[in-house]
Amino acid sequence: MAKNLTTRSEDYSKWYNELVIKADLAENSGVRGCMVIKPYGFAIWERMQAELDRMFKETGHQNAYFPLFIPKSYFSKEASHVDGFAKECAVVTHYRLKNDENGGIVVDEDAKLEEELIVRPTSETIIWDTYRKWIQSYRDLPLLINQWANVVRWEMRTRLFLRTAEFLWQEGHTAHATEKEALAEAEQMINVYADFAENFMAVPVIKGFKTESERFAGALETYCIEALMQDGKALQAGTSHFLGQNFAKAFDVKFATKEGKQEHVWATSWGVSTRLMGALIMTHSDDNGLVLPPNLAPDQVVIVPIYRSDEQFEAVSEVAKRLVTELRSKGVRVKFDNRDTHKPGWKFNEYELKGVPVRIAIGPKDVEKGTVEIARRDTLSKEFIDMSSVSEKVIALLDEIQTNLYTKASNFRKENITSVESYDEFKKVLEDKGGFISAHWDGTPETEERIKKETKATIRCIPLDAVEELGACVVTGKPSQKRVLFAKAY
RNA sequence: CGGGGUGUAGCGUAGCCCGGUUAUCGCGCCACGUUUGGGACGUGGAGGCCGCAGGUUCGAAUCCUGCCACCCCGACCA
Repeated sequence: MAKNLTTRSEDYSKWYNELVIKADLAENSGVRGCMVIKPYGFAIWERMQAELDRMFKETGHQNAYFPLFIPKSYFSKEASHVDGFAKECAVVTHYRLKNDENGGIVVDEDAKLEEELIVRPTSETIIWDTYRKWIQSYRDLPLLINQWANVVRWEMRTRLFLRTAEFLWQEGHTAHATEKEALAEAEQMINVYADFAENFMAVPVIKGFKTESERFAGALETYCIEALMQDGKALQAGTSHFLGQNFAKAFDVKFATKEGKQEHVWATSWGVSTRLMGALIMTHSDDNGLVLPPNLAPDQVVIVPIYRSDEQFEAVSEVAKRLVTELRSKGVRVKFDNRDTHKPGWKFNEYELKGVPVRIAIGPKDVEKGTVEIARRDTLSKEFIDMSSVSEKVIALLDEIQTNLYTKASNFRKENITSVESYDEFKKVLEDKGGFISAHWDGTPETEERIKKETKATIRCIPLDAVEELGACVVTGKPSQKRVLFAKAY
């Protein structure tokens, strides 16, 4: 069989890029650092959106939409926030073009904006400016809003899905009457993300806190979920921030309490992006292409007809269509690929490359014997089963594949979390094995920075479930209460 | 923004060092025929501002200069 991709061991970056492009997910657009998401890739993103949106609504949130452009002055209100984003903002300075003497198009210098507009790198500022108008009383709280949007960050180096100049995401922004409630919200949302990652994407994640230096600009606490990719590098898959009263104070958002006092509200923000697509790809895919977990796959099952004559096609189609109806009635997303422009072998390869979890082939022999051939993407195994038990089998199989993918990824991660007791061991494991390194750290930004400089590894998180354990920092030997997770990261 | 690399048909490429007919090959595309249970085969065909702009030369894909884009490694970051 013709190989679809470079093998992962040859060059992981190249393999990833080829996979994204060949599986028809996305491509470089030719516009600086921006990608085109192709229909198939977008269908997967839409599945993510649908499930996340449902989960947000189940936890009491509503969707809204705020402007793409943010006046520059809004940015000067929260100092640490602007420090975090100033270096990577696209700025709109003019509003008109004109023809020049040579018939070309130039920016009309007369059409300069009085105040520049920033293309949002995130929406905290404009949303908090709006919240000031929306919030007056404790009766207006909590305000639980999510926005699905695109944002732009002028990154130096970009990579399909993982770091593009423009990306799609959702950003939740909530306002609460009390600190406790806001903290609970931030924690709730990191749990929602973890639930989504593990149960829909079949991507095991570690929930934790970011260290001060890795925290979101303007946040008092950043919760995150960290996943481990097949090349041993970590990927931050989602974050949820407790913002304290920083934004409320910067944008003067106050409410009247029951007692009639004026107080600043407490805030959170949380987001996941198209980066999740990168996590999905790098967690499950193999050298035959993408592998999609059934809960997320736009098509869970594809039916490929096999035939020579028109009569055979008719006979096979009839069986296939009945099966489609039956599976759909049971909530299975199924596609019957009746194109006569491609041959079965070609289709088999295409759906393998695209990661469709279950493939059913029906040919004349099957029609005769009352069977179908059923193949699963995760193990690449095939079997013939009786027509009468197909839908039952498919439903069980989808469940099994979902579980299998999670288990596989989870075992891989388990094998790649290494506890180390010394800095030498730390460096050796990082070099030879990669993955997460669980180690004691003295809690200082200086040590964190030193490790980053010397090894390229960063503290991915302080796990929420870290056990209290007295130890000594691997670098300085100073006392430490618990282990943190280090890794090289995307 | 620093260091390295690459730009030749939709994709992948040969040719470049050492300038010289009509720019090589594979995949894909189109037509016809035979095929169709793991990317079919045959025959014929279409498709190129050789990244862009200058320069050197009788002559440039090839040499020189500038620019642009992309990739990899840093710094920055979801």
